[in-house]
Amino acid sequence: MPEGNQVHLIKAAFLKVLAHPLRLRILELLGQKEQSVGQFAQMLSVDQPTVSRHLGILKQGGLVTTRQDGASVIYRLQNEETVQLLQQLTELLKRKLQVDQELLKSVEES
Amino acid sequence: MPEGNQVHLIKAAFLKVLAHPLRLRILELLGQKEQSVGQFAQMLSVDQPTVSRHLGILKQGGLVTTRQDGASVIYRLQNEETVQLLQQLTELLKRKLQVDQELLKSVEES
DNA sequence: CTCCTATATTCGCATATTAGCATATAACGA
DNA sequence: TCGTTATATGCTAATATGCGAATATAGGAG
Repeated sequence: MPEGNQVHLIKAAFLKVLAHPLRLRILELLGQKEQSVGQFAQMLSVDQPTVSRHLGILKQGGLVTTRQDGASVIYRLQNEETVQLLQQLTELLKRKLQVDQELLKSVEES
Repeated sequence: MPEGNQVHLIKAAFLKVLAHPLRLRILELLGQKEQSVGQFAQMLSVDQPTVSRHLGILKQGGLVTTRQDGASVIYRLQNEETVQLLQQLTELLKRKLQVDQELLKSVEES
């Protein structure tokens, strides 16, 4: 692990990779099973070049690996850790949004 | 919790708030103790308007709250959960980078 | 080799993010 | 009130990110 402020650059870069709705959707699907580019494009209703580009970003970020299967390229998770982190993020937001809603209610009631 | 693809928008927005080196540094400091804008600016060697802007982004993202103290504004964490999540991210990256280094070595040796 | 399918890349354009400077606003003390 | 300190906001230029359309590349079948 590099030291000093470099760490924050690395962390920020990693978070940046995650911070896109489509990439989150892709990772969610990848948590269930590996898939080809075309399959993602179809399941997500997004055009092929866009999916390819985002998969490329995930790959460059070290989140996924690829395997050639005929003319197709199969993408899979490099490991499960990132998905676990995202699940914890989900829980965090679930709680946070609940709190926000309660705050909103208490404001309305007053 | 909103449903469907909205969730990914919310998650991405939250991650986007985190995905900046300076904001990560600020959160790290905030994990230790609350502070004023000027104190952050000094500790981080960043000019005041920049710090103020990033603190504003954190506030709007629901990560921090503010309290007036004389002419100063004290920023503090809204809760500890986000910092915990970031610590898990740290662990994740620590392992990931270790693996990468080993991969690099094994490539060099072959 | 040729065609077809699957994937990746490039380009152009619109939008978003950021830092730095100047300036506005707010709180306080004399 | 006036001056000082602390914070926030407008503005601009530079950079980054995003998408869609067209194009390039790679693999397999015949």
